[in-house]
Amino acid sequence: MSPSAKSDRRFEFRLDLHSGVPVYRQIIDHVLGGISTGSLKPGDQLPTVRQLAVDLAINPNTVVRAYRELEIREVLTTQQGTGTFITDKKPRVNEVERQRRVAQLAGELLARAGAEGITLQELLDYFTELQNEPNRRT
Amino acid sequence: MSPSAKSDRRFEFRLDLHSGVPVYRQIIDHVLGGISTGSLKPGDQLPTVRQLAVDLAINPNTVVRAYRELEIREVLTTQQGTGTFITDKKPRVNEVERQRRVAQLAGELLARAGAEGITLQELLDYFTELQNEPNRRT
DNA sequence: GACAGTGTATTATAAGACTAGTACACTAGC
DNA sequence: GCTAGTGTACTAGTCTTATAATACACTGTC
Repeated sequence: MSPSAKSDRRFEFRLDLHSGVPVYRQIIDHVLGGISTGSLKPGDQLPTVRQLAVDLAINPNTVVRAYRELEIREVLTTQQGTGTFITDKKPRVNEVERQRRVAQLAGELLARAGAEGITLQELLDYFTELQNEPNRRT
Repeated sequence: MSPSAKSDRRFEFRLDLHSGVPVYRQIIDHVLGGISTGSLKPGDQLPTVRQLAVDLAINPNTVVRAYRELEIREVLTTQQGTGTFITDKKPRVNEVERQRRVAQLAGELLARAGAEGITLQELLDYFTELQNEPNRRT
């Protein structure tokens, strides 16, 4: 249907209402995650405040809160009357620092997952599934 | 040093105050995970309400809430005046809940990564490297 | 200019998570 | 019995999260 130019597929949001994690927080994480996986690129437009509120069956104010926080972090920019877009990426830090950070993040994940009896393999399975079907629905 | 009988090592709790997950939920997940991995066995005593509250720098009421919920699920039993212990009954693993937790942990990682411009691919590379050289130092 | 669609701002309300403080009840060891 | 240590109960209050409703401001298109 939509003959869009940039990203044909819409960026799909998913919420877990039973997780205990605040909804606005889930939206933030989802956008950041989208950047990490590459399904969101600089210049991409995000769903409008009202549209996302309808899709997720939540209050527009909650979407606003998430978007605003991301804007403060310079992850996205808003243009009143137009929409909300992913910012051009900031310059990366040096490679050594970067690699150290990767190891740190990975280590933290494994520690927490391990404490809950979740294996690396399970996580890897999830990630690869994400790569194959980036916008999958539950 | 400690001449304990059953489990020499204390069961260690860790909180992630930045995850957005309610503290009492984290405690619950932690206990369930401990049972899942085998570090908590039937009959093991959990930290006392007051002690855990001190360790985690939280209110005793929050610990009580977590313990009570686990007691309702028959994961543990409390003996007033004595302590809190793991039940014989094994908690149902509930694959759905577990998968949700996997998605949650993975989502957090991706969010943190994305916030720093780290891609999923970089993380995957690191993980596979880990699997191939499990003895390597960070 | 009119209008539809966008983001923004404001106020009020409610529920949940957590803290603080106090008091009570039970158990084991002396 | 006394005491220290355990779980339990209760009330009150704060902060966070989310909703509801309304109004305003800006942009692009016709």
